[in-house]
Amino acid sequence: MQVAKRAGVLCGGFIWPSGKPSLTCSKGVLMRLSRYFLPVLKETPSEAQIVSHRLMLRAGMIKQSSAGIYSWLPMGYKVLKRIEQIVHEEQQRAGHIPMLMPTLQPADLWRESGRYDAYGPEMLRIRDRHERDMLYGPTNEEMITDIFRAHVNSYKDLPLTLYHIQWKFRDEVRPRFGVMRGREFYMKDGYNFDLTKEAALHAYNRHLVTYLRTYERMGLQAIPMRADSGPIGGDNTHEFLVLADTGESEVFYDSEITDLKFGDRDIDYDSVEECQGVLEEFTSRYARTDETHDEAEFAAIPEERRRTARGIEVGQIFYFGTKYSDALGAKVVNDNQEQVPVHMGSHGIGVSRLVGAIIEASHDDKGIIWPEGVTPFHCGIVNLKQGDDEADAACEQLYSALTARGLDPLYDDRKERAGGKFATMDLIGLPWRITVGPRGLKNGVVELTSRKSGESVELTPEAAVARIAEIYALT
RNA sequence: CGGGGCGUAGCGCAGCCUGGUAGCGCGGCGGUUUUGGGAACCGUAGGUCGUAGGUUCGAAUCCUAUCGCCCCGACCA
Repeated sequence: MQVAKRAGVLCGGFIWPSGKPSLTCSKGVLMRLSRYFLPVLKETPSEAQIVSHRLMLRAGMIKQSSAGIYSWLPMGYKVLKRIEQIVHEEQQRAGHIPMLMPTLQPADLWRESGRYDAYGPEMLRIRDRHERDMLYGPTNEEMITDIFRAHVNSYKDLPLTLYHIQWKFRDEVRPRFGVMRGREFYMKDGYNFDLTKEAALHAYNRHLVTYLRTYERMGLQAIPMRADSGPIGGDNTHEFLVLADTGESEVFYDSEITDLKFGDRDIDYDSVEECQGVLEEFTSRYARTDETHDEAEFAAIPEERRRTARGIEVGQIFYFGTKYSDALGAKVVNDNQEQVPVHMGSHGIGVSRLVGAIIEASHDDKGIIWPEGVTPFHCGIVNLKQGDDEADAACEQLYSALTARGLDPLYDDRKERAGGKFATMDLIGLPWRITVGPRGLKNGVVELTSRKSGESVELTPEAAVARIAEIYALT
């Protein structure tokens, strides 16, 4: 499956895995700050403790609805959709098939697997008007297995990997950290079905590869660490952790692991050897969370390479064999006319959590610093003298030239003072800013500033557009 | 679920102890002067003081109940 490598252009947050814009905005309304909806806050709302939560509130990305449940305001929604888009592209690159399952599930399905009682009060239970027990799904193993058993009967239909990205709910006793540990959360979960354990382990490895590429595209280093299987069960599982001081788990690792880069390698996802090779490369060094930490093994690493840090979990992959296929009777006929339970695994990526995790990993005291792969807008245009004919015209031209190139700029066309505009741009964290003012225009130049380094260069407007386009690898 | 805290204007807070016409800063709106890193001044709008009951001549303030939110811990994608 061929998936465009270019950054998808978002308009109003509507996207689908083609990577192409499906519509254009009326007169660019969605890209002019004076007509957009970006309710930034100068002061930090008192409920927020950690930096990503504070910045998401201040940058007008989210609004809390109740504990652990949030509305995604336009700019937050854009970032969420950009992350979702990357996940879609990387899953489909590996041949995994998108679908969508409901948020509400019948309790009977969970009674079959035995998890209705096992799950406890974190499961939100609901009763409909007919007094039927329902639940707001915290995950989808039962439901996907039910779909599978209804429609798949032969080994010839395997292997199969289905995934969806959907809202889920876990009634956490104590939600906190904004979207990083909400009760309602947006998550990709995928399920593989294979005839044999070996085939299912290849699916496991293949997912590890897709995850490495996915996180790198988001500007993150997420380290696969050996994990605990928890209530999902199974004996083969890795968690992906982003290193950040505010992470909820303590992690222990060999510093060599942070030198590993997946990069732009071309992987044949059907090749058992290639996927196995990547897994070995990325998991052979010591990397554990506190749950699986082994002091003796850790001590065997040369002291100068031992690292203890904190991490945010942004994904997990499992192989759990026939646990659910046995319980729910998901069997296929093999080439020997026998009914055999399928081998399964499940694989999650916390899409909404990633928004917070990326900010935790990428910010400074002025605000967010978006990695280019997930930024809500490719660049900002700051007009320092709104109402000045020359400055207005230069901004309009820049704006048109950027959009004509398929880029998605945010034009600050408000009648604000320079300081306020700069502060807003720094807060919302667009990676590049083009500053347009009478002073530069006198010499035919605008200023291009990196949010990350703070460095500025003076360029002609045409060169600035070309430069941004080059950065985003668009033509 | 144990322990603690807080609900007063869009946001941040004071007022409560010791009951007596609800305040400050930021933000909003109008205006004047400003204009390359969150400007100054003048004016102006905006609040069932979380909710319900009680005590009292009178309750943001005291009492009771209740709802919500936050923090620490245990738990978790």
